[in-house]
Amino acid sequence: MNYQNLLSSINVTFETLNKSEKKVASAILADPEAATGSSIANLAKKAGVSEPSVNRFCKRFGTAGFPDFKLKLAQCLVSGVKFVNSNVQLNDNVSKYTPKIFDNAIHDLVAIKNQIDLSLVEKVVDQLLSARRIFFFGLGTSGAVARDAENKFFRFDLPVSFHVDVLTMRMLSAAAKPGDLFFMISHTGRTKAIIDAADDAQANGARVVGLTTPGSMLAKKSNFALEVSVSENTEEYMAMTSRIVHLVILDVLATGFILRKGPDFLNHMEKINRSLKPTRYKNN
Amino acid sequence: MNYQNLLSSINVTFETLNKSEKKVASAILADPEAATGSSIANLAKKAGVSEPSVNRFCKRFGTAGFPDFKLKLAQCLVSGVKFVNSNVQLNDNVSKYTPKIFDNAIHDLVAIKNQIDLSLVEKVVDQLLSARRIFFFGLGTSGAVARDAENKFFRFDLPVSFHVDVLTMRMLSAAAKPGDLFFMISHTGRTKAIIDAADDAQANGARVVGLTTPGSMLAKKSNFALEVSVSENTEEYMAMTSRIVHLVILDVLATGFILRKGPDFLNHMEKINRSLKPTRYKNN
DNA sequence: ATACTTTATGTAATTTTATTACAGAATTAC
DNA sequence: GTAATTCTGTAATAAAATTACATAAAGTAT
Repeated sequence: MNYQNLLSSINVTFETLNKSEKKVASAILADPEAATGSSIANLAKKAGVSEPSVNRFCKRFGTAGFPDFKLKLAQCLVSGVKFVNSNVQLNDNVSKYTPKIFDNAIHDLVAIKNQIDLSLVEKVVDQLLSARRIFFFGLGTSGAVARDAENKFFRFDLPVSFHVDVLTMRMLSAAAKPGDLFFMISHTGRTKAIIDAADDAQANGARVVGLTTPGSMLAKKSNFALEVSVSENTEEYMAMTSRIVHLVILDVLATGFILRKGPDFLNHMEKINRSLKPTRYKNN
Repeated sequence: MNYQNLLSSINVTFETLNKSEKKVASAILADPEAATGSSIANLAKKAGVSEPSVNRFCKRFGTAGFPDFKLKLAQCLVSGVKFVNSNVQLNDNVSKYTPKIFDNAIHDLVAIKNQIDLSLVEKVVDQLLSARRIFFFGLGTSGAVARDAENKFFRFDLPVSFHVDVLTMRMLSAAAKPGDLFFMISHTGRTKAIIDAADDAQANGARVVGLTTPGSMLAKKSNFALEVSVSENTEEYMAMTSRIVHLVILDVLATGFILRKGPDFLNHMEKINRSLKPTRYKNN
């Protein structure tokens, strides 16, 4: 139980709590901001329970005690998830839905930042460094992510391409060779074309990195699965925060790549940046 | 002095602090996370000062006392601004650069969330709703953003396209008509092809929305300028957080669009979502 | 239904933590 | 060099949180 979702946790587990814990939960949910500022005695009084009950409540939610609980509660308030339901409602106006959309993105970034497996990141960077060729595959929303990835990695002086065409994907994965790296991006991790390509590529000795939901089919089929769990209700409207997190993870990988290449590599990067100058008007 | 910048405040005012306050500041800056978890006695010991000195330090920074200080410090850590300089350093390892990249994105999202002009958002949604056609233009990194935007807006049952080809951009803007909406995405706001297209489109009576840096050439030339100021050192390496913020803003606009269309429109969205089913393997 | 077990909750003591009041030291101004 | 001011620590006090324990409530088995 991590502190990102402390408030959500309280809400979700509410029914499983016992009488006095429910009182405490209600008091906190009624005004979380206030709770972060009050003493245990105060909150106990407000909830109508004893101080140890509040303390026990805090420990039940995986915190060291009341002060620690307040701290984590305060943090979870900043990251935006004020209430369990920060989903957009049909009758929201601009001042309601705008912060909600931002909050969702912020919340998921904070969550993933704390969950991400650093040693896995390192391993994927290794793979990127040692790959003979890199292919980014994605469809739909993830197609835009794949394109963005290519836009980043082509600067790194190695053969990179992105593909959004399922026929091309089939052909490339059929022709995969050891040393090739197939970087598959799929939020659902169930997109047939992507899974099939992952199978083929791997059968031909290439390595597969999957950027996807935890435990998805793609995650299972990948040599390296970057598993990203976002809070969005995937099916409704359209995916939003998953691709944001995916992009940031690609930034992390790109950064890791550059740093491992060392300072000399920056000259190369600089050369590429300089090339853009003539495409821009000068400042005012 | 607000809590978003507590750490920055400490850093900025460091030189104006007196001897023992400096010691406390150093101890906190050395490991802010740790500071949020320790007692006043602990921190005092670590800083080599007395407990009241720590307490006075806290009050000097506008907090009620040590516990309140810890709370605000913890909050400011979440929102990402760990250090004044949370830029990646050449000798950073994976556990250093990974959170930094995330923090930068989070920090900028929080900042823009609080700065964004809601009435402007509403106006742009109006434009999207009344447009006869919508074109998303972007190059390089913003090309990926434009692609993502198209991927979202094509669901809305109106003629939308994205373009990353400067010749096509010229032709389309030359052929622009009243009722057309040109949505220009450019972080620098100085990309010639984009500026020229904005000029042409506007000359032909089309409306131009610019998603760009405050005060940029594109901002000035747009009918509606969504101005986004991000903290990244644009020129180094490659743009990262600007495109993240741009994507979230497009999510906001798309959401605004859907909500204005009303509940019936959800059936249309649902139809589109359903169409994807056959492209996916079923869950396990 | 009653006795037994388990779980839940509060009281009171203890411990930890933070704050205040004050005094002595250091610094500055004259 | 003395007085005023500012800084900083010690020790006392106050506040807050936690623990240990006892009682009460709920659940279970006979």
